[in-house]
Amino acid sequence: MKKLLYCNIPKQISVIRRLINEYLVTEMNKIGMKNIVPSHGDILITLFHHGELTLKQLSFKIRRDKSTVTALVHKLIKNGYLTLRPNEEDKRSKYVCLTEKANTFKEPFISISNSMNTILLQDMSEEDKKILSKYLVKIQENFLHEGEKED
Amino acid sequence: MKKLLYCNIPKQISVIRRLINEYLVTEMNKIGMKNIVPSHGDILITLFHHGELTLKQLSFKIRRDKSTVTALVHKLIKNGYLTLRPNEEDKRSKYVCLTEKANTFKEPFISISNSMNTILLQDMSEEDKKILSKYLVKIQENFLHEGEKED
DNA sequence: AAATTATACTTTGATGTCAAACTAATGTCA
DNA sequence: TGACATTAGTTTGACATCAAAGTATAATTT
Repeated sequence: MKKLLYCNIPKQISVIRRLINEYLVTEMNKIGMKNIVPSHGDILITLFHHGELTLKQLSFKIRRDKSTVTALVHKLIKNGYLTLRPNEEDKRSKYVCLTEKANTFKEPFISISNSMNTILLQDMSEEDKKILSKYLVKIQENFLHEGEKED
Repeated sequence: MKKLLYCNIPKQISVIRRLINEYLVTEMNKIGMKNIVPSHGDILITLFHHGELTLKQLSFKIRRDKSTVTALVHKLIKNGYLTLRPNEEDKRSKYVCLTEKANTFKEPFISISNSMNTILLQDMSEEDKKILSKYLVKIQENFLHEGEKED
């Protein structure tokens, strides 16, 4: 038995992310949001938090390529969750805006977020959560410092 | 400022996974493995550890749909890393086997794994790592118990 | 033993994702 | 002001991914 990969934190991270995504999709389906994937949820959550954003800002916030965001946003437009509004100050850019329909999902959405966090962190003390989160920040920093890249 | 999402562990998990994948792809490119994505690496690592496996076993180990594994394996075959060997005991199934070429990458591969772990966990004590890993196990259990699903 | 059910893998179709090329608007600098 | 570079967003092409349907073999049941 090689010593290398146990405890295998990268694998654990990957599995957890998968579990999170599965949970989100399942719950979103339950509240009637069909044909929605986690990235769509990411976009909606981001807009719930920040209001209207340009595609570029969205792309940065959800950490996906601009072409990916174009595709995701256009799908959400087709499904009636978003509209685009021209940016008068810069004709190249457009604001992504939530529709009424999207806003009706705001509260259930936040509920899902909350209950996922509850499940995720159940039986962990506030202290534990803080420690865990600090470890995760540490890992991110480790990578960013290594690559000398900024975000 | 809403209280909800800070500290946002799901987001942290997702970002870290992305950083891990970026790191792996970059390093694999450096050692001359082109056109490789993390899933391919997953397959190779798994075979390095376990030797020959059937597609079904692989699919379980890397936690991806069997049709996905078919596609990934066939790409790796096309690129000369894998071959298929019939399972004489069950004509439905086939073993996925590493080629010589793949085996030449075994050591560099393990090096990359190791150095990634080193970077990831730099400046963390053995104790810290154990605690972190335990938290991650806890999170996985929280999800699995919630959904009453087995893995 | 024949019919049914289950299993291992492949194929197909849909979609998220990215990188690279493209378009249009803006900024810069000579 | 006019050439050049930069930027915001879209389009295109490649590919990972999954679910569902399809195919061939194995296991089970009657």
